[in-house]
Amino acid sequence: MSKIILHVDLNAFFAACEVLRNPTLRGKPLIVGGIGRRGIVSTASYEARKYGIHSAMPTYQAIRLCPNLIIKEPDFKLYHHYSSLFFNYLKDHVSPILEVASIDECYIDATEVLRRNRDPVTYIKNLQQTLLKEIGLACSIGVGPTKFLAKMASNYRKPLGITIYRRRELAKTLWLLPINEMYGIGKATAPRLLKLNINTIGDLAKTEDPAVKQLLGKSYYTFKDWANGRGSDEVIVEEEDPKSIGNSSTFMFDTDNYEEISALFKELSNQVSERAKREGKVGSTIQIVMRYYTFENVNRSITLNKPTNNALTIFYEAMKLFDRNYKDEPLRLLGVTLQNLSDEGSLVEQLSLFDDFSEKSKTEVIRDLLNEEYDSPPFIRLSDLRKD
DNA sequence: TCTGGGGTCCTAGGACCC
DNA sequence: TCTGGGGTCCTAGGACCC
Repeated sequence: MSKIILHVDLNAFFAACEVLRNPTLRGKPLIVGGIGRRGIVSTASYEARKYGIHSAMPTYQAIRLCPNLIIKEPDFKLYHHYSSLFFNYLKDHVSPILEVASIDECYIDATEVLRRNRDPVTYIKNLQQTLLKEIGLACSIGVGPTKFLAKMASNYRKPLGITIYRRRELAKTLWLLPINEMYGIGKATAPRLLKLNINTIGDLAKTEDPAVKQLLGKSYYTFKDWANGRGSDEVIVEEEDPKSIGNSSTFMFDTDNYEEISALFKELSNQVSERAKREGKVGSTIQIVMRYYTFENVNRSITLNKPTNNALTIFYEAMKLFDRNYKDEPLRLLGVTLQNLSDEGSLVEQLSLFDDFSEKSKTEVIRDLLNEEYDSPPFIRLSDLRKD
């Protein structure tokens, strides 16, 4: 028996939150995004979209399109607040079988509610209207037998759309869409599929071309399943447990200045450390990313013997990675990420080493543990970290 | 004045172990 | 009489999504 999955997607969410905080913004062209010279649009209100403004567009371009554009810098505390209200409302009023997909979208297994409802479409329309009235947020709702179909359906009509994708109707609905609109197919893969004569989702659903299989690798089967209505229908209720914690920042102007670069690494390391501590996480791998002025990205990482969330340890390792790998060219962006996360509490378990049959004395074990950790690293002078 | 910042997942090669 | 075949971990790069 098929399930009934809903995908609920908030429309222009960040902009909508700004309007809720300040109702005088309603009906005006508004964006949430960076204000600096390298800022980009994160979310545009529907009024701003009429000017041709869209997300990922440089802010200065948006202003050129609409000189009286209102610009707000992102406030994630505000967005998380409304996001929680939204999820909790759905858990309480539709079903607790809810999977958070991102800050502004989720899947719900609504099989039960809708099966015993005589008029499911009206139920969903009412849900949409109630969310708008009670919380003040507009959403699009997609309905389908799998998560993929529900996701594609919610995307079909915005804002305030309701779309249903039924398996038996795919040939005259989903399959007609261009291949670049398929979830999981981005700007690198779409052109390559077009070259192989895969122009629509239907083409992909039906193809047996080995060249397509070669191009998509393991994902070939996943995508074909999705397109044929055979994808996953498991809505996974779980606490979000981050797999990595990272911060990155773009310089106002590209730079090769060592003081500027190390100062940013220091700041990023502090941010990562603070977030990891707040989440109660430690990580054993420290990764840096260097984006050069050419947009070339270089990642370097190191795995330590012992996980950490100590700011100085992260900074020290980040600088070592940088020194070993930097080619003396202007940088655009730097990033620091902590990976291979585990719970901070599990650090304590390492003390159970004492209970084991170690031939080392306790003092030796303790000494080794201390040596592996940089919790009191050597004092670092910038000059010590320089290559020459 | 082109192009943010937060992530996840996949691939592929090499080291290392048995 | 050239050098098997796994499994796992680490590292680097890239695609994709919101």
